[in-house]
Amino acid sequence: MDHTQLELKNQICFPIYSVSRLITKAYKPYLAQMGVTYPQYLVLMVLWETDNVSINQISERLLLNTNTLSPLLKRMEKMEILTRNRSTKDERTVRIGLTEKGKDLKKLALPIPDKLVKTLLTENIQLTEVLQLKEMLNEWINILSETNEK
Amino acid sequence: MDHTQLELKNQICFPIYSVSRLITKAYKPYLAQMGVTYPQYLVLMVLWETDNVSINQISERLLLNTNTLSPLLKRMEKMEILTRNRSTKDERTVRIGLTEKGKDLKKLALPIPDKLVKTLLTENIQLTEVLQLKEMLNEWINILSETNEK
DNA sequence: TACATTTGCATCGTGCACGATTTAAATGTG
DNA sequence: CACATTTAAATCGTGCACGATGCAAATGTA
Repeated sequence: MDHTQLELKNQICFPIYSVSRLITKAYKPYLAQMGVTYPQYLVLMVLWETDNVSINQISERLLLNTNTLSPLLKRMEKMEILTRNRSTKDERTVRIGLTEKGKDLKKLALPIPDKLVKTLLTENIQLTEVLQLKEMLNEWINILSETNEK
Repeated sequence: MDHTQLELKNQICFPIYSVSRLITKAYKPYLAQMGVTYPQYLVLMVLWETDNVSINQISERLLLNTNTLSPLLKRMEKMEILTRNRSTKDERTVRIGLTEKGKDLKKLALPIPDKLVKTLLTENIQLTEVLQLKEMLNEWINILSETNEK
């Protein structure tokens, strides 16, 4: 029986898993200046686009469950990056809003994407290829977030 | 100033991060039959290729630090998938070897890659594209694992 | 041989991820 | 209105990841 597909070098999932971790690590020095982690940075990107959203809305955009986000948002509240307020209309929902500090962090974040892209683009990897990769990954997100639904 | 690069949809790192998590989730039902997690499955793939290796060697192949692997391997030892033995030649190194149970798990693993690939290949995503993606990711692994070194 | 340095692994603390369960508010239905 | 169902978050337990630190064995060097 053929076992080559079980070899690490023939896997597609392992490189994705490794690159994901390595990218998070590459972000670390930049994010450390802002005092946030990579998942917290993702939350900030959501809020910089649309402030005052429910936890559910953040959950949908980042594909993270509320049991991941709840404690994460509490930590960010403690850091005075954002506020958590029960909605008066619907007492079940919690609205997340940026503080001034949270809004100001955007200035520090602005140069980050460029720096990361500079690291990832080489003479062997062109921007067009990266954009194509993004397309593929987004399609996979659609496929996988459907198949993962119960 | 241009803020579009901070929008989530323009990020390349976020799709990688999401797809990595979603793939791990997609593996879960298959790996559950083997009683292992995705990182444990990666360790098994290393050992199925080369049995009786040091923790360092596993660390190098999976790009995972020993402080991640040590407790993980202890859990796998408790599950009687592998054994941990201090080398007599060099008392510092711990050699990891598969038990019969660990070797047998390979039979259960053989059909898994095919199933995952079937999920990921659609009319919009061809195998050649996936292979190209893998090339790019492997290049990034080289770049990032260097830049991450101190 | 003394002693500094390196190496391989373990331990500790923090922060995700996520399945499972719980709680309370909102909504649907007879 | 009574009551079942749904929904939004929170809580709990387990397992990664990883920076920092610790430690003992091995190695290098005077």
